[in-house]
Amino acid sequence: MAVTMQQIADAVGVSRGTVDRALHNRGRVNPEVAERILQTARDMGYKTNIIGQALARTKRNFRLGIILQSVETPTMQDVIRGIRQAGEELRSSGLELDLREVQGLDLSRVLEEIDSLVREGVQGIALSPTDRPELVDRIDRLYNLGIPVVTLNSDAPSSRRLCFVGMDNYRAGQTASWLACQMLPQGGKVFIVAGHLNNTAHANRLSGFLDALASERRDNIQLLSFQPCFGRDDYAHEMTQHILQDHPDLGVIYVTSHGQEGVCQAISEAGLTGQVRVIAYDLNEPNRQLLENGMIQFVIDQRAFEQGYRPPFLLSDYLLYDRVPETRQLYTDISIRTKYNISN
Amino acid sequence: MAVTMQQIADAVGVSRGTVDRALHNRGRVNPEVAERILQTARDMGYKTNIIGQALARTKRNFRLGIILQSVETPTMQDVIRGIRQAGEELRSSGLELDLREVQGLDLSRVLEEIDSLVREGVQGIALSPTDRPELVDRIDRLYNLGIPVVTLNSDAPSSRRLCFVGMDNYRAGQTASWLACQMLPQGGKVFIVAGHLNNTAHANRLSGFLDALASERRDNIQLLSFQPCFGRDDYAHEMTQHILQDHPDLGVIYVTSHGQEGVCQAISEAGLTGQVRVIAYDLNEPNRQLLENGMIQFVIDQRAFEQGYRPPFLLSDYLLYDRVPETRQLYTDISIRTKYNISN
DNA sequence: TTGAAAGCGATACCAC
DNA sequence: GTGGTATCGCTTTCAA
Repeated sequence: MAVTMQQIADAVGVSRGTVDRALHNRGRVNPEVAERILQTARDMGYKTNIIGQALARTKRNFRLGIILQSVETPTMQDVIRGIRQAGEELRSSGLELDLREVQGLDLSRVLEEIDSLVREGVQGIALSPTDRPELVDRIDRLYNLGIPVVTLNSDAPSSRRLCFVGMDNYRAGQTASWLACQMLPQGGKVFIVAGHLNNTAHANRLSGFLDALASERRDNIQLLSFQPCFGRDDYAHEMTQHILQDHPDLGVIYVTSHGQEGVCQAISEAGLTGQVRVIAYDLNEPNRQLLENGMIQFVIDQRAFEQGYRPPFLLSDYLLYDRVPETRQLYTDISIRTKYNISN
Repeated sequence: MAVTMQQIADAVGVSRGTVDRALHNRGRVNPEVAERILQTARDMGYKTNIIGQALARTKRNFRLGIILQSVETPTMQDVIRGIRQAGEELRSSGLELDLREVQGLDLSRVLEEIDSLVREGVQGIALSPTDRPELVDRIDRLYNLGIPVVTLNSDAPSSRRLCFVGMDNYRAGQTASWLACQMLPQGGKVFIVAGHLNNTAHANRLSGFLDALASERRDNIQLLSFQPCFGRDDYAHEMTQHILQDHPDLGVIYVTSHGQEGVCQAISEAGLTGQVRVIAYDLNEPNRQLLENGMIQFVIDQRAFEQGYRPPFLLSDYLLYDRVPETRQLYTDISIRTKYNISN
């Protein structure tokens, strides 16, 4: 059996209480005694028993608030599943989660929910923000109140958030670029269907793609001019129809956010399935189908479940055990899915 | 706060001991009372507090044995890291891990270590087996002794093991095939560098590849005749040299196990880097380098760390909480790595 | 068949 | 500064 605090106490000839205070330097202990305790703890190879610690700390009772935007999207539904899972697992530790779901992007709703959660006395908040000054301000105010904030899925990097959990969209874009390059050994034409241009995530997926293409020096790959489709399948459909008319020899279409269903439909209608190949984002149900049917060749997934699952744990680690995340951005895996490795 | 056994006891008017026995049907409780307890537990929404449970169960003390073969390989080193990590985390639960490292494949050593562990009284064993009758027999004998066995990395499917943690090599082969197909839109030549033909894992990576190629009906892809390289880089090097002489227009080389360093060297010497592209297995240090240098285009990783990390938890769940894994094979993620998404 | 009580390991409060 | 003790939720043993 592992070493306990009691054993250290016995060895040094003090009480557990003193050992506890020394080990966690809570003060109120004679420096010499503390030194002796620390030394014997090291000698005996003491490591805190996290289960005992966890149990003792359930006495403190915590409430965490979570605010999600765009909950109507499949991705956010996966995030929610992750949150619920975390909620169940953390209930044992005396944590309670309060989830607020916001349809679409709605800054004022988010601000309201923050205030509401604070009024109800939550000790930590996780949210999917937009990087707007008002929200950044509010996060900083929460920081001053001693309420840690974790951003998820999207970030507010200029704020005093504890950390961010989500995809490194720039690297995801680079990865997509690599896939496109590998798909076009003899070169060819690439069409990009962009999302909202003012959305940071989509913009990063785009610039990562372009930068990697440039640094791979693939000048036999031709980029066709592109417009954003604003995540709308009907726009994407129409854009693709036109592009296919002008360029029936198109090689790859890169969809930086939504719109892949419209794209695939247009390809299918033109009888070019498998010929014109598609790289898209997020392994959700519709995309699973499109992968299996051979309409999409690669999906880059951002691990939405994990984006919901981790933040509550980060907050509880911070609040219960004073543990700060190692990095201020915890990037989820950039996971490449094909029809043959769909499941995780 | 969540409902506790004490609260149920108070509500029903019995003691916690009785509630405990009823909830976990340990017997020795009046059926009617038991029924009443179960009912109120449901009504009050009781869920067992795993922390309390875990703490109470640390009184029982368990030892688990782990036997790994081919520990000299980078993959197994990752497995070992996973095991050590699990060991640290489980020490709190009163679990102790006893790791036995075997160089190369050595059936008799494995059998010896099993016996040695049993003599020393371990309650569960994890091992990387070869599917040989003697070992299968031994695993079945352990089963009869009530000692659960988890296989990892490689499997012994015909044995009475509790479950297997590792890659679905057939699907990994299919995935590799898909990558090769996507890399050769106009068709081209594929050369396969196989490992040991009598190794199930390698054989499955091969047949998955061939089957997927067939089912994708890519008859413009030509498979060159191949020999095994037995995981030796010098053989792989020579084979590749010859193939490149005969087929300078070679498109893709698929390396089913080791040998990729020899392959890459030959490609590099022929000045065909990036021209002749490589799909290989396992994200270890050498392969990371080769990815970054553009010598290998895709690595399919089997999550070796996880293969070490999970089995001790599976055994402890089984022994401490009577939880049986949902499936008899827990396949690790088939993870596709490129130079741009190397880190997990 | 049931209850009471002693742990598991750590924390925190209250006396001294 | 320090020790004693109640407590967290559950398991397990021992009497009754």
